[in-house]
Amino acid sequence: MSILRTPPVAGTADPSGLPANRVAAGALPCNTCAARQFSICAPVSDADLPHFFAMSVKLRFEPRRYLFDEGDAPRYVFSIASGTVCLSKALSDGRRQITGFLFAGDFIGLAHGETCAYTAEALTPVEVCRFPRDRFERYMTEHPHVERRLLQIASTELAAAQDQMLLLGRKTATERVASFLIRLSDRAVAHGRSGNPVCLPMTRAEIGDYLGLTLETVSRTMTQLRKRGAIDLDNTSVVRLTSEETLRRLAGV
Amino acid sequence: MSILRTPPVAGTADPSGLPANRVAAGALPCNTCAARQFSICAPVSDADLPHFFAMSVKLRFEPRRYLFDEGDAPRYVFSIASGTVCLSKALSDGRRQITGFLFAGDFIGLAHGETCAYTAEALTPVEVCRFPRDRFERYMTEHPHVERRLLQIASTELAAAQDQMLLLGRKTATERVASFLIRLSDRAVAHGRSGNPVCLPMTRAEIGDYLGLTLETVSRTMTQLRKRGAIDLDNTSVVRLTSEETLRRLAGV
DNA sequence: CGAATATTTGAACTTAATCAACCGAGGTGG
DNA sequence: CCACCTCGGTTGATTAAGTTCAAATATTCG
Repeated sequence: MSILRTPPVAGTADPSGLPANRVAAGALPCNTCAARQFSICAPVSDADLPHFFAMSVKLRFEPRRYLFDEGDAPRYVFSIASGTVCLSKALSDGRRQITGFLFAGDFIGLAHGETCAYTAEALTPVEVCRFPRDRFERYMTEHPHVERRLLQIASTELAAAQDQMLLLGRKTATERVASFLIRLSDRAVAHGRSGNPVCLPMTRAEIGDYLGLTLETVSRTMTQLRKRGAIDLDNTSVVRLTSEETLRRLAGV
Repeated sequence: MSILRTPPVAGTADPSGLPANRVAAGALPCNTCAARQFSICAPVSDADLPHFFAMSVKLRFEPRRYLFDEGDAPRYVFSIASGTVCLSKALSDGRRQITGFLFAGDFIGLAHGETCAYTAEALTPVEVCRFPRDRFERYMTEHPHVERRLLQIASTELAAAQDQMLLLGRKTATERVASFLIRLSDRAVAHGRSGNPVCLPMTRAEIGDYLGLTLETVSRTMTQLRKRGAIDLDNTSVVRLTSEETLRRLAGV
């Protein structure tokens, strides 16, 4: 559908070269996930986790592979076990907007209609638990509290989406980049990781596609934030927030 | 909270000057709503509509009054019976982003946490059915199919939000305005009204705050669309789509 | 090491914002 | 009734923010 489409299984970009084996190797109930960091985001209580994840199989996606693409039939729901995924929508001429970055514990694919409304792409090596959509929906119908939890998740995402609209519609480049770094930091803390050296598992181009800027502007703005003493770059993908105070001020409310 | 705040009931901007009377006059169960256009958007089946709307009272808001404001405690949920409402988020210096325009049949206030995440403002005279939040949630718990319906609504809104992110992050001014007009037209059709002479019950400034543009750019872009033969302005708030073909092309996929 | 990829920086350019003037409709009060 | 005011809209001139094009540098990975 999208001109950016990469076949999700077969193709030259698959380093393993063994897609069928890959799937077979991962085709085990994803019980292990339950023991990990899912307490934050799984839409079921701890006691139900094993039963819940028994519906899923664990799979691995290499960087730049698509979990699914805009326009695909929405056959699965995914829970990220590790790695970073981005969701995006594209225009026919290649311009695209990344609508979100997802990390371990996040769910993907809950909000589709007849076709997938966006593309989900692995930015790093990604491990997921994949749930057949029909089984997931049956489970949901049988467990109404899951529906309520999903409604909460959807509400949170909606609030985040509105924040992002404010950022895209009204904030300057500096405010956008500062907001982005703070969000990543806060999110790391919410997931129980350290909030200060912030990891950027995405390229400048991907940050640009998320913030409605070009990769050059992202780069220039980072340099400017460094010169202003708000951040320091350990390397291009690890940012130390030297003055969170300054950074929050520059983020504009 | 927001510097744009206007008191929602008392204050000089209230033409009636009788807020208490207003509420008393409207404090009747909103059964009449059920007979109207709510089949599209109410989260309950037709048979349940009378019982559902019995929880609500009908109220009227004059233009520029706030149904609630960013940061308020979320005490109510609203269903619009008539008129136009906009939802917005503001930065402390007054810049704001309108995240959506709502019309008859739409629900407001479903997705709040501890405080309202956005402001809801009447753009025209607005009639609403107002539901106490706690009663609404109790109803929801007792009627699981309502939760499922709300999840669908939230999913739809999420998809719309992602579309808007693409618009704000990556589309040109022309594409934004063209997309906006098409959306309004499609939405009117979905609500069973005519899609062609499109009514704009909002000012150029409000359109700008929705599209991430200034009012001048919105105005210039409209004249440009007129000169290109895509639209015609009957008056400033009624747009005829003379070539929907052209308009859709200019909207950029 | 060397090719490919990612990042930074510079210079020219473009789009939309800003500042400003003007027009027209509607409402108010003398 | 009419002068006046306000508000919303249009249009013009100028400016600024960010994009585009281009080149140099850094990093990664086989």
